[in-house]
Amino acid sequence: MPAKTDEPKQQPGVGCPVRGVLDRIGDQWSLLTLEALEDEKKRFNQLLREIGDISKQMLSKTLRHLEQDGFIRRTVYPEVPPRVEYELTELGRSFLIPMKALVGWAEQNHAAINSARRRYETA
Amino acid sequence: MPAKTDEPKQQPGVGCPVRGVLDRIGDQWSLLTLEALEDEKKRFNQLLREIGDISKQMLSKTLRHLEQDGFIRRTVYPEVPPRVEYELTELGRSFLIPMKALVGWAEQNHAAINSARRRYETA
DNA sequence: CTGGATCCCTCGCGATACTG
DNA sequence: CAGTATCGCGAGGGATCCAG
Repeated sequence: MPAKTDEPKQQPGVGCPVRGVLDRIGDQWSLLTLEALEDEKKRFNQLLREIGDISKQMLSKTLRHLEQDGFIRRTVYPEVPPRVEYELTELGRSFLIPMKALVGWAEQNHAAINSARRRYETA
Repeated sequence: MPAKTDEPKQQPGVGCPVRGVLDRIGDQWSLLTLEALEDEKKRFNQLLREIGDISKQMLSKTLRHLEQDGFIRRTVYPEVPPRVEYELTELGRSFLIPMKALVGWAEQNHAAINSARRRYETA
């Protein structure tokens, strides 16, 4: 290992690139936003209403992150009043596959988890 | 029924129970901790060293959460000096399956994501 | 060695007002 | 309609000390 590839802390294998991705999907809103876009392209205020408990600022930020990472595409129609639509890209759509697996697991096992939580509280 | 049914936030289906699960695994450390325990049971300070950039307090809290949710089992050996070992439960192990799928996706696509990020920065 | 308790500071995020 | 700018609070989490 001749020249120092400046690698401050990562472990080999999964350490490095995965963190960046999981940190992103781990935030409160990205998953919900992606799910909201699964079926059809939608507009800003439409997403705002459908997700419900998200603020404008967070939706805006989340959408920009997702766009930046290539999960969604943002299309501005030069009309008045302005219209902007968001839709999944192929990358975003492909991401939904493993994500659905995780959601499915959560749906199947949340009962066991809640039960475990109960037991813990009681003790 | 035109009157508004007060629907605060949940959607049917995935809305409710999944959030609780994903919020947990979404935090910075749970996934790393579970991965660290994948191969073998480990002790507290051992985890501390292997994960590296985690503080005692966060590791402690994460472990307690994971134990509370039934992902890991905590075993105290009544010795002196004290020894405590953590290991995955069956639930925890089953969780690793969909999670690995996600990690695999991340490994395959992080290049595309980084590329998309670059393009965005440049613009 | 395994953690709990405390201090303290950062900054994530909601609410609001404003712009194009 | 589709956002950005500003303010302000409160939780998250690191560092440190303490206990069993």
